[in-house]
Amino acid sequence: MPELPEVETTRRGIAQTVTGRRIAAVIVREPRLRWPLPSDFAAQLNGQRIREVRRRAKYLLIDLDRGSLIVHLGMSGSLRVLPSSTPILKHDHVDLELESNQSLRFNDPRRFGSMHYTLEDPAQHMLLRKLAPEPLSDEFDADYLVGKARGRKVSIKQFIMNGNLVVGVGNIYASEALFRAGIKPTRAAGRIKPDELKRLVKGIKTVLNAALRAGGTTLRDYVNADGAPGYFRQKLFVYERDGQPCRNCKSPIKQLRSGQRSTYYCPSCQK
DNA sequence: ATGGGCACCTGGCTGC
DNA sequence: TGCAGCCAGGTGCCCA
Repeated sequence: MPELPEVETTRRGIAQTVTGRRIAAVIVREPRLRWPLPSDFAAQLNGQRIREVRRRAKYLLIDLDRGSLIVHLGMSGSLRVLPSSTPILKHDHVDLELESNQSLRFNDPRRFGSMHYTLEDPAQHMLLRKLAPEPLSDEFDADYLVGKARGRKVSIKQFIMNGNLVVGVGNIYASEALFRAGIKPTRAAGRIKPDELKRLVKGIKTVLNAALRAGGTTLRDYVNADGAPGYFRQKLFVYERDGQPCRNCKSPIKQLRSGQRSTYYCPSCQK
């Protein structure tokens, strides 16, 4: 589910209320996440204070007195801050009960999400160490992308969804960024001209920032830390708009399949 | 190294 | 109404 804007919106929402709080209890109802939680998971977190909530790519990093909790929301996960007395619903797999009588509650129907407790710098964790630059950083610019795209035969859409090249861009924002850049998603990455890649870098940054301002995109089940949806769906140009008129030229939006993922584009605006 | 395909899992929708 | 089939914001892993 969540791409960078949704994860960052979640980060901001929970940081506000959990920073500085102590974990009074950890309840694991379902340890079978993408990677099973170890039996001592709860004991390791218990009693620790939450120092900071950060984000790297689509991972939330919850820094504790000792070590950090690395959380991924997968396709259908959400993290909410609720009064501890809030009734448990299906798929509420983990609660971090805070001493403020609030709980940080992890819900994830598909269980593609994950949690890892680590004592090392999260950036050095196996899952994070090879991640590419953040798309909103200055390091991610046209020169960087031109260098990486050289000689690559993968489609430009799969290319920008590869976390070893740039992070945070998932299936929605890949299609949206390519629309903004006027690039057809199926073209080989290595054949895109430098000025087009420059537009793509700009398109990625612009769409992620715009989505962030709207609190992300809710298609089906994404909710932020307060349980509210994101409002960027109304502003999407192509994603899940197949058959509908392009907001720019009125041509019907088309859908195709690329790397087993649905892809949307305007056949007239994107070359 | 690169690219392609599969796997993990639940739930909602479509069409017979 | 029931049920099979397909699809869904991600990403690690295996194979050619």
